[in-house]
Amino acid sequence: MPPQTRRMAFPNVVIERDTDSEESSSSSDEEQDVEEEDNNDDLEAEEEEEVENGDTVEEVKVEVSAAKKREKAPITISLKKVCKVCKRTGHEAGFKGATYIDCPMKPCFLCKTPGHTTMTCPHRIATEYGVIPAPRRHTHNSLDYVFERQLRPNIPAIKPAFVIPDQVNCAVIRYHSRRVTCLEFHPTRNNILLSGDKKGQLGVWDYCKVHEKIVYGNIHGCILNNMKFKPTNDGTVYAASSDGTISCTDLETGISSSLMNLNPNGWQGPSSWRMLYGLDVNSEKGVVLVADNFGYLYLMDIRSNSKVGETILIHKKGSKVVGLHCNPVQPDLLLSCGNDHFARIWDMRRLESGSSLCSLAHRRVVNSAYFSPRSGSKILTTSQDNRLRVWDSIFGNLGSPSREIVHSHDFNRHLTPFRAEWDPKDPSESLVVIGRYISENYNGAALHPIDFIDISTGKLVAEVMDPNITTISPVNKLHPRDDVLATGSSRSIFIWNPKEKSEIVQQKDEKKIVLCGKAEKKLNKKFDGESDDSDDDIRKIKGKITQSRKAEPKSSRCSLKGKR
DNA sequence: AACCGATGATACC
DNA sequence: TGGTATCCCTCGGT
Repeated sequence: MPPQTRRMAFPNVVIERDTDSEESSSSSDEEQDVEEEDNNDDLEAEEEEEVENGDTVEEVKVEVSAAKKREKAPITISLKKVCKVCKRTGHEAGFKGATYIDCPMKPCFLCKTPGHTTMTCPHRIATEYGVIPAPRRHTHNSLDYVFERQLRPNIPAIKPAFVIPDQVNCAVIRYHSRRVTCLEFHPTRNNILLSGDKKGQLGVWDYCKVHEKIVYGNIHGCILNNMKFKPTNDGTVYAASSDGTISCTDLETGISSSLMNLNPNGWQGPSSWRMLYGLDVNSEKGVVLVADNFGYLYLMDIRSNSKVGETILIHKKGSKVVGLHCNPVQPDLLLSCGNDHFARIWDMRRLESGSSLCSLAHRRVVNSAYFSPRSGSKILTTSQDNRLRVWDSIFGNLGSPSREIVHSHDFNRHLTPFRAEWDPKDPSESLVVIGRYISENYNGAALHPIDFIDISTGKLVAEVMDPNITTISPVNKLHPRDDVLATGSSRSIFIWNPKEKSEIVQQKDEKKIVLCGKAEKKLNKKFDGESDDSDDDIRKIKGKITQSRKAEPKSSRCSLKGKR
């Protein structure tokens, strides 16, 4: 039966929109509605669905009058504004301009505690509030003291001033065709940045010669999860991918060989397809370590490209091992983390299932776990429970973290998981960078800053943002020697310098923003005839980008006492 | 401007 | 233990 015929026979429908004045007692109405809907016949139910499809923001309620049994009786439909999160009336969640209003019925989006929203969250207002102080327990044994004495001289007592790269110096907009998943600075060539993406492509970019950028597309079939340079040849990089292979790529030629393929028989269904996530290189032992989505660790010999030892279950069977990190000082120590909510410390000399030296419990998935870059004696983890965890000494009591720092870095399946990264230049091993999930209203623009946190206190040292970065920046890396921050935000890559330095660079050749692929074509089309938009005419293009934005803060900012 | 879709962790059965 | 509904400040496309 065609719908028109049905509608013809249907009683008159009166649509009633509620005004801004909200009815406070809607619960009794709702109950009534439900009862009545239950009594409705099929036709009425279908009609309701049709109207709902036409407007998803406003919930449709069908109120049938007492005389509804007669087919031609009038029906009143009221379109009441409901919260898109909890579907209740009386409030609305979502953006009001550039400010996001949380649903009050849900736990706080930042700290996950019920009873308040992000707006009133104590962790947002006082940035140190979420820090749980380190319990001062003394459970060292004599061996610990020996180790600690060896390591302690590396850590100066006085913290130097932090240098924050807070100005975008250059960028490639839409560098990748899918979102960026990882970044890696070249270990010796200062201006070379490597980037991996969700498609499995590998970018090589000389950000001082902004236009010298390459994307190698034939290395992996899907997500490039982690990469690391070969210690004996810094023109070569290893990468672990969800296609189940480890690649070894020459950066000059892009020629890649496969060290390992966990899916030699191709796709046999999701229950058997193995993906590689965690990857690190242990140069002392000459092995590449990788871990898969079923909880297993694999070791490959660098020289022979052959597998070393047995495959070892290091996390809960069937769970993803997302991170591996070798201790920079003690080559025998390995740190792993994964979806079983644990980070684990292992002794490389005795790698067996269940033989971890320590299991660090988390409340949610652990996105990353890193030893500190200089002494290797601290541990920093990023967990999906919106908390950074710090263990001040691996030789101390590891039963509970020294500090938990509440920070917005929620999991979202459409985003690369956030990972807090150490500043390798900070001798005090306390400066850490991590992107922020929740936005802040900056002069009418909702921007997601990148946070610098002092993990020894939990303080937010700086939040940096740029009006050209409107997307969340989950991937960040600090340069091993220079005061440079690299950011992967969606498909774009940004290079930041400290303000003073940026200005010197920019005086010479202005801020360089390069557009790639469709972004470039689109912009050229939009402003066709105005100029030829050659690659060198970056300033004009940049101007056009900012012109085409609705709301725009005046310049990129770095505030020292922002909210988190 | 309003959809659409991709597709990860998790709670619950 | 496995299948599925739900989560719901994404992003880029049409």
